[in-house]
Amino acid sequence: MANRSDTKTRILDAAEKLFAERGFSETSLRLITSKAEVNLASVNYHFGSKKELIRAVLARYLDVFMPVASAEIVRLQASDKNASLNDIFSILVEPLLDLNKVRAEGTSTFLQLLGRGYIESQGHLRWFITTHYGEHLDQFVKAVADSAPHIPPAEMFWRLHFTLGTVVFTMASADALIEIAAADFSEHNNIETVIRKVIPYLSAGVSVPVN
Amino acid sequence: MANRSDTKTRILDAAEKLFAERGFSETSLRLITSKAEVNLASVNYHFGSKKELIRAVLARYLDVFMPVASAEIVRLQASDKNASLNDIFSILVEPLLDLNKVRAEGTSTFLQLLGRGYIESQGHLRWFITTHYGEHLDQFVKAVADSAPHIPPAEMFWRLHFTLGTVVFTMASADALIEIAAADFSEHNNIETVIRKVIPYLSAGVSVPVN
DNA sequence: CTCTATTTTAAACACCCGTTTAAATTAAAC
DNA sequence: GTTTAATTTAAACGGGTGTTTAAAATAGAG
Repeated sequence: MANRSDTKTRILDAAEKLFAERGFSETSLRLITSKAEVNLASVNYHFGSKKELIRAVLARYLDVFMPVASAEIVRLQASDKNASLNDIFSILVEPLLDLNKVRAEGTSTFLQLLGRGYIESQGHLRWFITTHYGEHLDQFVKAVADSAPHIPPAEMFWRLHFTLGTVVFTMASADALIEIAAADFSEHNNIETVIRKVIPYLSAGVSVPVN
Repeated sequence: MANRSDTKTRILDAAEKLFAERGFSETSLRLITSKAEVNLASVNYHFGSKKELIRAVLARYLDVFMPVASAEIVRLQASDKNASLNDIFSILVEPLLDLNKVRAEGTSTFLQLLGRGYIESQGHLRWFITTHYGEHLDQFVKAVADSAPHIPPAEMFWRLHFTLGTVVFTMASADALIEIAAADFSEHNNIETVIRKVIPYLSAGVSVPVN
């Protein structure tokens, strides 16, 4: 067996950067392989298809993030039965920032990929995420619902999707927004400060009494 | 001069439907012209390019919506100097729903197009909207800021973008969400009920006190 | 009716895409 | 060192894209 990891990793590293920056369908395999300095055909050799490469890029982050986030929520619920929405959202910040230890710019890249993933390609990515990480997602949804018991389940469904939209859109365009905020308000943000800004916004929206 | 309007309108009608459903880059000119039952080359003849067609599709709605929405906000601010955020967001509902009088499914189509527009094609659409409708947008931003004077401008910048994300993402995937809500909660929504659900969420998030 | 300008049409152009093939190369096993 | 398996490579395949061209058809003006 030859040195399998190197080419594969080079492809994943180049792909995740380009996918996060430009989106999946706007990033061609030829661009990825030229940045990675590997042959075009090696993507299909190692991953089978572009779709599977996309899934592999996301899985590399989700496999790290999801179990940690899940464990943190379990821990929070065990230690504080009346955890607030702010507490629940906030407990995800550290696992998110820890992705910077996995790879440089890991947090920002992961969140942007997640945004792109939900915005583009209705089919296979949603399916991939819900079937592979559904239990973790359910647990998160349940934790949020328990923290806002005055919101009926159907209303909570909508509010969680509003929340998803806020996060996904903000993260997908975070780089541009951070630049504009710096130019217009001399306010120098990074992904962490943006995450900390969005949490109160989300908590307030999710928990606002219905009528 | 020949019957110029028919082909042009057929293209716009087919294009806006397909763009709203599938996004801009996922919709080919060949698909549009076959649905519109016109020749492929007529798009370039009447609009110049695909980009200009996209702008024309959006302009047809924005030209109706923006002046009306603007006038309503002026009217509200004149009649009630202490209009709440809910009031401001709510005053946009009627102009939005009036788009159903312009064309069938007008409201839903317009909002989905707006969502697609902000998600895709970073460059030309943002530029087009801000340069052509910038005054109306500024007025709206100012009205919101006046209604939440306790939020500093830089913070308001971020919250308005969170809001944009919520709206854009929700509207771009509204059809799918309405279906899921019907299946999972036997709750039968349409674009109007979704708009009315999202407004309190947005108002709460935008006005929540910082720290 | 005739002439001119506008519009429609079929065809081709030039380019980019993901994927496949088969040969060349490299690494591992014996 | 030879054989076998894994990997890399260059090239081509088949298909889709937006756009352009030049001829045909249509409509309006004199």
